[in-house]
Amino acid sequence: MATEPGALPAYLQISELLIRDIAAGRLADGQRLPPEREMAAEHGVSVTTLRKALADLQNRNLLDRRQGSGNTIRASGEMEGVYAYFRLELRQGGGFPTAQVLEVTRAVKPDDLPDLGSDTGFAWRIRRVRALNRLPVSAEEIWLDGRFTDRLSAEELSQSLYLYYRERLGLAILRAEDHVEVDPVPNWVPEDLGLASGEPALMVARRTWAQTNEPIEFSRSWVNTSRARYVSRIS
Amino acid sequence: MATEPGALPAYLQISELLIRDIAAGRLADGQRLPPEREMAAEHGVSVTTLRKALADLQNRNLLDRRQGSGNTIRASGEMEGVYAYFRLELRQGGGFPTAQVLEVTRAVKPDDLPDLGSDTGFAWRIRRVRALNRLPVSAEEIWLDGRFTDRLSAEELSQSLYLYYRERLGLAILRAEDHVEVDPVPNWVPEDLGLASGEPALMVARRTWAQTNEPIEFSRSWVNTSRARYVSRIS
DNA sequence: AGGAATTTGTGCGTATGTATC
DNA sequence: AGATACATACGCACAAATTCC
Repeated sequence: MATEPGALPAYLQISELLIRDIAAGRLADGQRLPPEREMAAEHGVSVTTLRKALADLQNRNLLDRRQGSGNTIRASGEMEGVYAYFRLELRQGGGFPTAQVLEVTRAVKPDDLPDLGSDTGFAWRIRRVRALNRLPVSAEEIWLDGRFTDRLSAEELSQSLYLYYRERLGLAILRAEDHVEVDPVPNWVPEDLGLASGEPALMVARRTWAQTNEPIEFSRSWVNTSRARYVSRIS
Repeated sequence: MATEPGALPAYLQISELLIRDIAAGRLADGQRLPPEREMAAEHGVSVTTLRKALADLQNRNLLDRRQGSGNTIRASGEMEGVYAYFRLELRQGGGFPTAQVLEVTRAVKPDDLPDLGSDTGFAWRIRRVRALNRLPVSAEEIWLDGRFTDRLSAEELSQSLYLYYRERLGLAILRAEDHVEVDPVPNWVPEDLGLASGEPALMVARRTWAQTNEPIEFSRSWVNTSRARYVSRIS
C-alpha cells in the first residue's frame, strides 16, 4: 500500500477501494471475501490494518463479519443506497421510484430560499414529478446552487438525481434534513398528479449537505397523500 | 481487568463501565478524560484495548476524540436519548418537549388498528397533548397493547412515555416507523391546540417495536403546522 | 514565532481465544 | 476432532494534531 504524505490512511484507502468495488458490481451481494490474512497480503498491509478497513465497511452496513465463517458482502444496501433518501411509499407499501423532469431553468435565487452556501446568487431550478410504480405521487421543485455546474439539461438528469450529483458533479450527499408541513399546491403541477393548485397538501421541504458539510440543495415536494405517504424509520 | 471465562471482552467491560459513569453523572458533559496511556494503566489493559473501548463510545456518540487534544465526554446525548424519537420542532427550531395526559382508558381494540402482536383484543388508549416550550403543538392518541400491564393511570405516566415504558414496563423501544399524512382532526382535541375538528392537518402515524422485535404501540398525532413541523434528519 | 511536550492516530507483528465448518 | 477464520489482546514505533511555554 502506497504511503505518500498527503494520502488517506491505508485502512481508509482499502475500505474506499472495496466500496467502489461494491458500487461497480465487482463485488456482488452475498459474495464471500478471502480470509483476512490473504487480503492483507494482497494489499500489502498487516492484518490489523486490514481489519480496520473491514470494520469500516461493517459500520456502513456493507459487510457481514462472522467469526469462524468469514466476511460476506451485503450489497443489498447499494441500490437502496441510491434511494436511501427517498421517503415516499405507496399507501399499500413499497413501489419502485422513477422521475420525470418537467423543467430545468437557471434563475436568480429567490429571497425566501434558505442559504445554499454560495454568493453567486444564481441557482438551477429543477421541477419534476416523482412516481412509484409509474403512478405519479409528488411534484418536486429543486434548487441546486449555481456553483457546481454551468450547464444542466433535462436529458442529463438520470432517474436518480443523487446519482447524477455523485457521478457528474462529484457531489456525494451525506446528510439531509426534511421538514414536513402542510402547504398550498403550486400552480405548475401537472394534472395527472391529482392535486389541485392552491389546495393544502403534504409538503416536504428538504435541505441536503455534501461531504464537506456545505449546503448544496433545497427542495420542496408536494405529495398526493391519497396515493403515497411519507415514511421515516427510526432505530 | 478481570478475564473470567464467561465474561465480556475487556474492551466492552471498560466501555460499559464508562457508559454507566456517564449515565450516573460521574462523567459530566464536556469533561476531559485522562490520556489513553493513563486509562489503560488504570484498567490494567494495553493501550490498544483501551482505544477499542473508546472507539465504542465514539460510535455511540458519547465521546469526542481529537488527536493531540484528548477525549471529551459528550453526555448531551443522554437527555436527547430519551427524546430521540420525538420529531417535532418549533418552526423557529428546537423547543423543550413536555406532555399533558388528557385521558387513559382501557378499551377494546378498534378493528382498524394495526396488529399489536397480541390476541387479547384489549389495549390502553392514551390521549395527550404535546407541547414545545409550553406551547401546545400536537394532540396524540396512543394505543398500547394490553398485555404489558393491568393498570395504568395518568398520574403514573411521566413526561416521557418511552421512559415510563422502559422503567416501569421493562420495554425498551428500539425501532419506530412514522407514516406522515394529512388527516382530519378528531373531535377530542382541546381548544388551545389551535386545530379545528374535522379540518385536515398533518398527521403522524407511528408504530413502535421493542427489543424482541415485537410490535408494542400504535399512535397518531395531529400537528398544528403553524406552530411546529415534523423534522427528519438523514445521514 | 517557534519549538518542545503532550496526546491521539496509524500501522506492524504476534499470540491466543473462540466460533464455524 | 481437526482445520479454518475471525475476535481479542499485547507491546511497540512513528506520524500528526494540539497545546504550552
